[in-house]
Amino acid sequence: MVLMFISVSSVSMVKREYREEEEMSPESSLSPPCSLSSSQPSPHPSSSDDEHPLTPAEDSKKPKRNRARSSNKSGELVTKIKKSRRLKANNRERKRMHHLNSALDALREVLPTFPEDAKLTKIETLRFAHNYIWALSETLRLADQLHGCTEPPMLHHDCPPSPSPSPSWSCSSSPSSASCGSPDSPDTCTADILDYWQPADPRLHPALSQQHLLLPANMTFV
DNA sequence: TAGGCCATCTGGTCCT
DNA sequence: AGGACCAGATGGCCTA
Repeated sequence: MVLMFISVSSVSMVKREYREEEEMSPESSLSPPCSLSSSQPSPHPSSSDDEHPLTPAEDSKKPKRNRARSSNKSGELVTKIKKSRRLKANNRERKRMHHLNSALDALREVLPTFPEDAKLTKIETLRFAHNYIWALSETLRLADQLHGCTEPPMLHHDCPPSPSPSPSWSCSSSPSSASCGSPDSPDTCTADILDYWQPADPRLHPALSQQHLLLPANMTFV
């Protein structure tokens, strides 16, 4: 519950920060990519077209050409507007992805890796964080059990991270591994199951060993 | 050189 | 209408 609240708060906070950042740095600060800027319309698009409107007589002589011209011009205007919107959308998307990457970097910083400067990929970061949180929660829960303490409600989280469909860690040979990731079977999520978990990725910090996180022997990093 | 990872662009969809 | 979000496409870089 508390965790959920924190998650929701974090999301809304991030959104607020993102909006504030947008307001502080209007997207005009970013120049469009070269590939697109090369296709930008001319800064002085056909300004002479409106300078000398034709008389009706003259107009009757060249109506089609003028119509073609004006439609051409409006067509240019439309494409110009479209390009402008596309560039703005590209800038927003770029910023959004940078924001997302910053959040991932922040997440990487609190995850233990070995060596310390080893960089997990995006998917590894997410999977590892998922499992790491679960492992920490289980550690606290088990410690509470050992000391006969009342379990904190916020850590009442019985299930290990789902090893499927694409887990970073999986229970490879545990007889109970088939159900260890299922939220439907919290009963199997006990210290026994923890005995079958261990990080195999060499970049993971040694602190994620059995002693520190109760992560057992044959957990594999997929 | 193939495969993995990443950044960026792009068009579509949904929401405000 | 404009912005956020998403997924697919593409190309660059790196490594085994």
